[in-house]
Parts: sequence; C-alpha cells; structure tokens
Amino acid sequence: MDLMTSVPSDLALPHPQRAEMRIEAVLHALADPVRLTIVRALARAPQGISCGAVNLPVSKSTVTHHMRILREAGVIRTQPVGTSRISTLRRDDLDALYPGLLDGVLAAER
Amino acid sequence: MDLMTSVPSDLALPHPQRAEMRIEAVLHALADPVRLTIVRALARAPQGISCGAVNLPVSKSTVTHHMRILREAGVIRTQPVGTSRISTLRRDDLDALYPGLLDGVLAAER
DNA sequence: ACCGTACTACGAGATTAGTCGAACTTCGAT
DNA sequence: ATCGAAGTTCGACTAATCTCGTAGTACGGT
Repeated sequence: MDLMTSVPSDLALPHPQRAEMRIEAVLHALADPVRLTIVRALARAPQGISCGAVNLPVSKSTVTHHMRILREAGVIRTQPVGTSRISTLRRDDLDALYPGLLDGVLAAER
Repeated sequence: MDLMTSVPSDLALPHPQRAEMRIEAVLHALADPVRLTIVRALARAPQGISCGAVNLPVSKSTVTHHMRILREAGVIRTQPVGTSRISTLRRDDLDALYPGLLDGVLAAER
C-alpha cells in the first residue's frame, strides 16, 4: 500500500498533440506490413479494438512495440479499459494535417 | 564496336510498373527527410529536375541511393538526358493507386 | 583526344528497426 | 487471495538503413 506509485487518473499513455505530429513519423509508422494490418483493422472498427484482437504473425511483445510506434507517431489513440487497451485511428487529426493521406493508404489494394 | 553492351534504346533504369508498386515501399520511400525534400522539389518542378539540382545536406553517392529508393518504389521516373538524369514525380500512378496520398503528404506543414 | 561534369557502383561503418523470450504489472473473476 | 488474461518492459540478436569516400562509367565540350 503506502507508496501507491502515483497518477491514478493519468493512466493514459503519452500521445502527441496534433501540432506535434511529424509527417516523417506518420509515414514511417504506416510503412510496415504489421502496422498496416493494424491500421486497416482499426479502419474497419471505428469503435476501436484491443491490440490482441488483431491476429498478427508476431509475438505479443512485438505487437506492443508496433502499437507504440503508431501511438507515438499520432496515428492511433489508445486508452486503458479494464485489462485491455482500446485503440482507435486518429482520423480527425490525420485528415486535418494530411488530407487524403489516410484514405489513399487505405485505398491501396496492395 | 563488336560487343556493344546491348540495349542502346533501353538506357532507362528499372522502374516498377504501376501494378507492381507496393504501398509499403512507397510509404517507406516517402518516410525519409532527404527523400521528402526531393519529392517536394519534384512537386514544384513538373518538367522534372536532375538529382544534383536539389541542394541536399548529404553526399552525392547518398543522393544516388535515395533516388534509387524513390525510383524502385515507383515514386519517381528517371530518364537519362545527356550526362544528367531527369526525374519526375509519378503523379498519375500514385494518384491512381493511392488517391489523395501524395497530396496529403505534400500538404504537410511539418 | 582529353578533360570536366554528372552520376553510379562498391564496400565499409555506424545507427536504427523488427523480432523474440522471459519476467513483471494490472485488472477482473473465481 | 489466488489465478489467468492482457499488455508492458527489458535486454539481446539480426537485419535493414543511412551515410560516406573512393573508384569507375558515360556523355559533352574544348
């Protein structure tokens, strides 16, 4: 008990504000096949989904790594819900900063 | 004379066809600051420009490397003209495959 | 024919990325 | 209170990437 390691309300993970997002980071985040799979899944689930719900060909710790890249680039927003973390696409911010980019990426057949 | 190392008409460098382009490669090509500078310069010069005309903070051989990444991803088209190589943005192909992507990237302030 | 310009090719070095397993935390349920 | 499920953290390893300098090729002009 005693030292209850702080911040019970700010359980949230660090997200860049819209003004802090950089195009290189966003493009780099999108340029990986695993992360692209995640982004496509999120695009199909506007209410958000948990990392583990995406069936990916990599280990759990690797998924965590990819979620972090996406989050820190500003591509997704993640919030803790129970024992899970629900992520959503930051469509509004992406569309505001780079209009057409996300739709263009999602339009890709291959 | 004799063995005139072939293909005098196909001096062109290898370019992927539209159908061969992959979104990951395009995004990766765009996700580098030096290459983004090149792409922005090309966007401002529809008639095309030579690699050396872009004032970049890297060596000549590094520029060659970046041009190759862009070319092999299908982002630019390069053709030899005299002792130079003129490159242009493959806007038509990019817009057809990923509508909005290029404009979104070029819209980025930062 | 020679020289300079404009690149490309080829290692080599250093940095970054993607991957994993093992150990740890947190929450919810039994 | 204990357990399991869901994620994270922490090295470690490998592969890819960016960078450079040197050397080489190709073309155009003197």
